[in-house]
Amino acid sequence: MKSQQPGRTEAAERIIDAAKRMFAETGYDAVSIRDIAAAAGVSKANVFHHFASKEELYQEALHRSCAKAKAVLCEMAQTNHEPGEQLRSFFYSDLSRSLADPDGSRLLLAEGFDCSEEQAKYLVSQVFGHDFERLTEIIANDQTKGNWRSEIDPAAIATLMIAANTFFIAYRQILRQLPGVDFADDPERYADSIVELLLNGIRKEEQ
Amino acid sequence: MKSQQPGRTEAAERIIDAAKRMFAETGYDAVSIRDIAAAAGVSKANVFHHFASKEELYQEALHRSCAKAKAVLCEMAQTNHEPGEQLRSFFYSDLSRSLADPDGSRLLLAEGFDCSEEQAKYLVSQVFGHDFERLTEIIANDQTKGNWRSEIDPAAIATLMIAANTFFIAYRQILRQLPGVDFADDPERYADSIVELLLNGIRKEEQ
DNA sequence: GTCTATAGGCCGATAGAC
DNA sequence: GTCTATCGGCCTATAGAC
Repeated sequence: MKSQQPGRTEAAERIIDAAKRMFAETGYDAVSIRDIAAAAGVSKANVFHHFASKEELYQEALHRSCAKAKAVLCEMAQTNHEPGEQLRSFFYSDLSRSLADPDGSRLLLAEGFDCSEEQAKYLVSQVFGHDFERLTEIIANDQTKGNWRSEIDPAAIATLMIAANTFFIAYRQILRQLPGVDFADDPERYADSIVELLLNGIRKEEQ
Repeated sequence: MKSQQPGRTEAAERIIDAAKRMFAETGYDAVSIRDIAAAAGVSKANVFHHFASKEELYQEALHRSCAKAKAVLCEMAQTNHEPGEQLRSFFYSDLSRSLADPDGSRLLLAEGFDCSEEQAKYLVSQVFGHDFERLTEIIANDQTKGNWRSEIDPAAIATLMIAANTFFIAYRQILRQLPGVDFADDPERYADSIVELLLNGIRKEEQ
């Protein structure tokens, strides 16, 4: 962690860190190179010495956010608990990963919001697709083992879990204001509630 | 519909329409008054004659989006179907409402993304809170009637449904790229899949 | 590699004629 | 109510000294 890219000065790293944070906080257009330079403790011209354009600096910040998300996913332990627990564990890990790098997550979610088809392909290949495929694998696997209903669409539950994760990160403030919600500041309880609901559904067992 | 506010010229209405569309498409900072004026077929100075500032014009566009969403909600028919069907109907209506005004929805969702506490309070009181409360009412009502499990948290399922709706609108392009997803361009099928899953859950019935 | 200084352009907003 | 013309400022990006 905090490893410096070869051929990048320490000042360049400070610039990237500041850019990632500030782009995430206020968006591409609202932050100027002047602001980033000041936050990194260098001159404006020095930013352009290291990065050809504002856009190139933004792409570097975005790329780092993707790489960080992917690295955490790869480190995640392979657990062999019972099916429901495995799903809960995966969802909570996914949520924790997003919470561990809030700036990176916000950058990625802002980038994915209403984006172009090309950008969606890139983001799915770099970030979202990985979680989605692992989720569908877990579900399909447990379906064949006979633990879970085989008629449900694995893609539907994976979508719901990605949506629940996304909503928690992107619309946390909204969540805090909704009446009756007591898990807005408690990710573990949120994961418990969501997964419990998905596993057992709303309906009573047939009598 | 398309009713002109008293004291607003027809040119002012064209300006608001263009502003709403362009702010939704590219964001506040990325669109200039010059662009809006050109799209509305008036001069830049004329925009400032009708609106004191760019911010005031944006607020008007946002306000209209809120009002439109609320109007559609009020019109929604009160159905008296069986519990599951009622939930499905509500979710699909909610989704349809968002899809019927894509620019307004995008504006609202962009505004809610990672917003301030005050803004969240405003958006919940104006838009999201209404859906959320109706959903929790429906659920709590059916719980007391004995149809549904009483131990689940109504807020959790309402959150999941708002999240599913939000994700469909804000991250549609991502959804289209996820493997195995066949409902990205079929809102009704999406609603069916999500609600069916929520109602019955993943697990097999106890044997 | 880092700086100061500045070019060149687009922005929001205003002045004032019609 | 609508326009043309313009102001003052901030922006990205570059030139050139050290």
